[in-house]
Amino acid sequence: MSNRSRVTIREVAERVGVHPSTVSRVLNPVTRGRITPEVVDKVITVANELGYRPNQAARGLRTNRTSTIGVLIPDITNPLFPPIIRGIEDGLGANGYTAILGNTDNIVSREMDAVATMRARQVDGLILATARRDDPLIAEFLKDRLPVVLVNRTADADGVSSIVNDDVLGISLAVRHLKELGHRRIAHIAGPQTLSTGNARREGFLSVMGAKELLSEQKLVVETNAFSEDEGLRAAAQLISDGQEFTAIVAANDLLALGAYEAIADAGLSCPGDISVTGFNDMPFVDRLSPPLTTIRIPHYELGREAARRLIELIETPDSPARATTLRPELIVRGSTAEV
Amino acid sequence: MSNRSRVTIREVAERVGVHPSTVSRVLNPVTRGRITPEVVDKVITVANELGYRPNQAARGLRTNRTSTIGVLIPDITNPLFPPIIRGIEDGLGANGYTAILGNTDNIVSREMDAVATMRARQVDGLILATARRDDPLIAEFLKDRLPVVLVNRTADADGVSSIVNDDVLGISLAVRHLKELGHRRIAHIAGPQTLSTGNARREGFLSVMGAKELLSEQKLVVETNAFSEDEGLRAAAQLISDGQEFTAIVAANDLLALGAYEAIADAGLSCPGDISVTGFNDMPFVDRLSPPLTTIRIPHYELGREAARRLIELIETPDSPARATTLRPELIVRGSTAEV
DNA sequence: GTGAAAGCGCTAACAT
DNA sequence: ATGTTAGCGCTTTCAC
Repeated sequence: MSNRSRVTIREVAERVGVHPSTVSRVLNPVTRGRITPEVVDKVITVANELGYRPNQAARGLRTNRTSTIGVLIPDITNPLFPPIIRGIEDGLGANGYTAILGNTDNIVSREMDAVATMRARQVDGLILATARRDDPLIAEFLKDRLPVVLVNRTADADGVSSIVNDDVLGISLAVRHLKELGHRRIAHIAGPQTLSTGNARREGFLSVMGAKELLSEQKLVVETNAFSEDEGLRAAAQLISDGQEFTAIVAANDLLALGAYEAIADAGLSCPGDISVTGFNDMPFVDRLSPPLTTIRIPHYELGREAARRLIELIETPDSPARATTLRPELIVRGSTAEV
Repeated sequence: MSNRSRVTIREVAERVGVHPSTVSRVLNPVTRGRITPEVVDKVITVANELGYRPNQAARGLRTNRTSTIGVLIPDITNPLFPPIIRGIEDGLGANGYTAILGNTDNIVSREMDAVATMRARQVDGLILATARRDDPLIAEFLKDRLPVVLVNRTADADGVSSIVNDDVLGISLAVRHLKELGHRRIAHIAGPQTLSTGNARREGFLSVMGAKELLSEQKLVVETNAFSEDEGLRAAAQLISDGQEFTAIVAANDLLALGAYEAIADAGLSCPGDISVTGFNDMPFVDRLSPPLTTIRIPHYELGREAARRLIELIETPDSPARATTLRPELIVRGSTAEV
């Protein structure tokens, strides 16, 4: 037995000459008021002297609350997620909560494992950045009355709170920008339709392009099955080799746009000279590419922080209603878009 | 009281008709052998039926081990750290451990807070990616016999285990590459000397440049006080405006190199035409810059995974000796270096 | 091979 | 305003 965290509430009590529960009351801000100021002082002094540190595990066992929440993300090395996580941690930390993270790689079995671990650790709630539109986990959490907030991606199910970017607005910002530059035939590299982001951006694209153009544009929408550079390359290459006429590509995210850059170069064309390209996310360093990428900036940090706040609200006010919140994205014009 | 994790070992025991301790023994792989196979089967069946989930907090209270470890990093949004964290989590997860993260922003008070939180949560050990060379926390942990492993950065103190990149080798790889290209007057943008990475890379640079050249080169080493783009810009601008003759810059990391890119452009010079530049880290997307950055690749993921393994070893074999491990970096030649 | 009993450190009735 | 008591869910001696 090492001496880390050896000193308990009882030892403090003995040293001060009071009962352990008195010490407990002093240490809890809510109950501190009921104790004589001098006793409060003495307890605090002695606790500090002894290096007392409350044992969260013991407290959690008693109170049935751990102040720990679980966060499921696809992969922390995807540059999209660090700012979201940072936002979550800052939002939680300010309220005494701590996060445990699980990387799922979008693999269902890993997701199950991560959830099992988190529930064994008695998390008070969960934040999911991994939601698929038809995610089965969500129903399970709702049934068990385990507080959940979805972040970044939402799901089709209702009754669940979510904090996401306004994808439709974001796409319309990109399309309107291109239209102002004179573009008329605009292609879309759509993300996976199983994810709310991929789906909403595609729907947004179709809707903002307008009914008149819609029919003629349908060949100009290519779906991908992952938000990856490879898939962007494949989709853009297909668009080009199809012989479709278009002067711009709205990609459903930055990685897809990067793939489009490659396809354009491979075809001996230039961006933005021949084809303008827009991305989505404003990942780090896309301002340093050549050409610098015109894209839609999502307030990732704020997304995370809001998700944390919402979850805490849900935990501390169990019957607060589910709400779907969208945050406003912003158009960032750089060098990958030009006049026709 | 919600019904999450309501089912306890006692309920399982009652349903099966055995004593709770029997259920506990079945559920613990080590003691399972002492129980009759049929009883084992029945207990497992009923536990699954009831959706039993062991309560880690209760177990931890009893065993004085939480299988949780704390990870201190400067800032998760710095692209250096996600792969390290991912390596840590993968290394821990394979052994039933879970990480809690703390972002310190290199601010001492935040570091203290994070450590306090983690210790209150009874972490079994700590991984620090935040170590300064003279870090005072390390002595504290050693005194308390709390297992610690340093990752990425090490400290001057001994008696502490660390997993770091071989900085001296990395720098010598960069310098030798430049020498092979014919460069003789090579400048160094050094990182903060309070960090082992900044210090070791600077020492490595001076040593590999050789005694003969050393004297004449001293004006060619500029120190910075942060591994940031701004500091890189400032240092490179100073080098250029000083009127020093040099044909190449070895930057102590990629962000400093990015700053150097800017300074070179600001001065109306070109990279690699007038000045070759090397970085350190091989961050995501530095292959997409113009010019693509020649840099030293650090096996970040492996650093993290090794750190996790080492920590578990330390936790499970308390008297295992401290070891300092270095992993080999690799030169990645791209377009920012050219013949003189 | 299994049951009984105690206790990890804390909090929350309930008492005074 | 403070002490008493019990117990959160689990593991671990100690019996038998």
